[in-house]
Formats: sequence, C-alpha cells, structure tokens
Amino acid sequence: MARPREFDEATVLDAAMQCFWAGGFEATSTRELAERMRMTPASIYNAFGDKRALFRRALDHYIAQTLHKRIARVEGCPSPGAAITQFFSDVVERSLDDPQRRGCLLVNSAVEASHDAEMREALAGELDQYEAFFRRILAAAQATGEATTAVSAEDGARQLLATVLGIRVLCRVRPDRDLLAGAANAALTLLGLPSIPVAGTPPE
Amino acid sequence: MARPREFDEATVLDAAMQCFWAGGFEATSTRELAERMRMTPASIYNAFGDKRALFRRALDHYIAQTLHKRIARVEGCPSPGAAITQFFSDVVERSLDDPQRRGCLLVNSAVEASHDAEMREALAGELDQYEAFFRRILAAAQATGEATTAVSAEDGARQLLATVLGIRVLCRVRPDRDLLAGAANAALTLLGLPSIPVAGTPPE
DNA sequence: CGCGTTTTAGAGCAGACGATCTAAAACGGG
DNA sequence: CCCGTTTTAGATCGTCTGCTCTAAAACGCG
Repeated sequence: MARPREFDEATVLDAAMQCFWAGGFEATSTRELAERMRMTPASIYNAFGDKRALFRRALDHYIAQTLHKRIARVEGCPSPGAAITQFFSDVVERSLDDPQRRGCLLVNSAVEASHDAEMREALAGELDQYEAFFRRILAAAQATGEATTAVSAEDGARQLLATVLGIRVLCRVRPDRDLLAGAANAALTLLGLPSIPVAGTPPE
Repeated sequence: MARPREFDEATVLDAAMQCFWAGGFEATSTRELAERMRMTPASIYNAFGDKRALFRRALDHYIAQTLHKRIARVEGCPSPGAAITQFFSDVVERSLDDPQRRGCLLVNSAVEASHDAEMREALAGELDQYEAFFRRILAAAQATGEATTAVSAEDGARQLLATVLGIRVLCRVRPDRDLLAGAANAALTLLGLPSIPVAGTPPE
C-alpha cells in the first residue's frame, strides 16, 4: 500500500553494529553510520528513531548474534566441564583473532554507556543471563564430579563471569595469548576443569 | 621573570581527572573541563597542549593517586596472602561506595581509548605493573604455604588481574555486593586465601 | 490511472565541538 | 619604571554534530 523499504533490517543493523563495536557510541557519528549502512540520515531516523535507539537495536543484534550463539554452541559439548573449557577457548581465540582488538560490545557498552539508566538495565539483564549460564553449567559439572565443590556454584559462576569480562578488557590493550589463556586456565584448573591450549596455533 | 600561573597543577589535574572519570574521554567537552578546572580554554591549551595530552596527564594523575597508593597500602599487610585479600576487599568497597558507579579510570580508558596506539602502550605498561604486583605477592604467598601451588604464580596472577578488571566492569552496571564479593571470594578461596566479608556492613 | 501512504534523497537547521586569536594583566630583571 | 616574558580573559574561528525539512519516488488499492 506504500513504498517498500529498500534495505534489509538485519543487514543494516549488522553494519551499525560494526560501527559501534569498532568505535563506541560517542565516537561514531551519524554520517559514518549512514555511509556504512548505505542509508540516508532521513531513512535511518525514520526507521530507528534516533542514534541511541539505533545503538540499542545494534546491541541487541550483537547479543543475539554473538553471545547467545556462543552459549548455544557449547551446550552441545560432551560434558558440562568440557563446555566451560570450550567457552573460554572460544573467547580467547575470538579475542586474539581480531586485528582491531574490539573486544566485546557488551563489555564496551557496560563501560561506556552505564550512565544511561535504561541501557544499564538492559546490560545488567544480559550479564544476568551470562551468570545464570555459568551457574547452571558449573553446578552440572559439580554434580558429575568434574568440578570442585570447594566453592558454591553461585560464587564460582560469578568468578567465571568476572574472568571473561576481564579477559575482554585485557585483549583490547594486550592481546597476548599467554596472558589471556593463563588467566582462563588458572580459573579452570582451580575448579578442576581441563585447560585450553596455549602454545602453538589454536586447535580447530 | 614572567606572570606566574594562578592555578595549582595537581588541583586542576584532579578536576580534569574527575571529569574524564565520570564521563569518559569523548563525552567530556573542553568547556566542561574549563569550568571544572576553573581555567579558561586558552590557559588549558597553553599549559597542557590539547585535550588528548590533558587526558594522558589526568590518567597519570589517577594512576599515581589511586592505583599505586592502593598497592602501596596493602604491601604493609602481615602476610602476602592477607595483602591479596585486603586488595580485593578494597576494590569491592571502592566499587560499591561510588554512587556514580564510575568504576576504574584505567579500565574505562583501556576499553574506550585502545585505538590510540600511544595510549594503548601506556595502559599496557600499567597493567603489566598490576600483573607483576600480583605475581610477586602470590609467589610470596605460595612460598609461605598460604596459597596453593596448583597453578603457577604467573597464571594465578593473570587470573587475579582479570578478576579485578571484571569486577570493575561489573560494578558499572550491577553494583551488587554479593556479585562482586562472590567473584573475588571464589578466586581467593580456590587459591587457599582468606575471604573478604560479604554480609552486613564493611569491616573497617 | 490517480490516490493515499511510506520511504527515499539531499540540502540544511541550530548548536556544540576542539582549538586559537588578540589584548590586557602580572610578574622579575636591568 | 619600562622591558621581556608568560599567563590570563573573552570573543571567535571553521568544522562537525545529531537531527529535520521539503520533495520526489515507489509502491498497492480502488
């Protein structure tokens, strides 16, 4: 009944995500976004509202695309302990593979955009999901005897969460395998779980 | 031989640090800085060069003022193990005490300013010092039998570093004592070190 | 084929940005 | 007591910011 849109939403959201991921919210201009999304400013504002709303959509896109898929991927591991190890291996490889050292958009946003109450709640909710994932899978690993019960699944999960976030901070300034894998492996070893490879090329 | 400066450098650097700490580099304008530093733009540019150089000076000020002093403070603890625990207790209290949830300027800068090569090297050097501190004190705690030797002092230190950074990310969006102290305590417990208090008011 | 509706394109809005300019002001040395 | 030097103050530079405006374009419906 009206003129149809010329853009694919997932495609332009992906482009916007790339911009925000590489540059952060403040440092990314609407002109940069327009160019990378291959849309005019008017179309962007018509479709998404304003820059902040676009950012939220791009962040949601990132979370669904990157985080949720990574969690889903390791759920299929043979044992819960192996899943935790695989998760960290994934994070370390991802951190080292990116020549731009963009880290994790969720972490970057948590640091940059936490003054925005609405954004902060969305980020907190996502971190909650992360924590719940670790808690569930760590409890399972404790039940099978893979993981130590020296700490509760609750605190162990919080520790794993902090470690992932810390690795994602470190990789932005010191993308060094020994450093990132060492941090992950100390946590894994102390929990009684298998380590991720350190020397030579990544597994795969 | 010339007109003397009307400002005290430490004072205005402190004001600049507060601005950047609360808002980040990009989101802090030179007008904001001028107002908080009680200087005119011309004086700021005459004294510090440009906004970026001022930021570096403010970051150095933060590191000397906050980080180095915190490390120095715990060096006087009765045992190396107690020093590690005290350090984490300090970080958690600091994180929860700030109603603005500004986190750590070093972490914030690592995430926001890592695209600037010169800044990145400065940040990496500072993180190195952090890691070295943890390595040294953890090795000492292992030597006294306080800490486990299940992981090397190198990897254990990397793990502690990642945990601190992770806590500093978490406190920006979820300043919750159970979460932050839980993450710290799991790491401490698994290393064989004393925990930090969780329930009720802080020790002190 | 108009008609109503939505999306395009591209110019352009007011304001904020980082940075600088011109002078006046405030010193110490000769 | 003027001179050389540095720091002040305040206006202002050109540019970029997020965002919006006016039209033209592209559809489905009657």
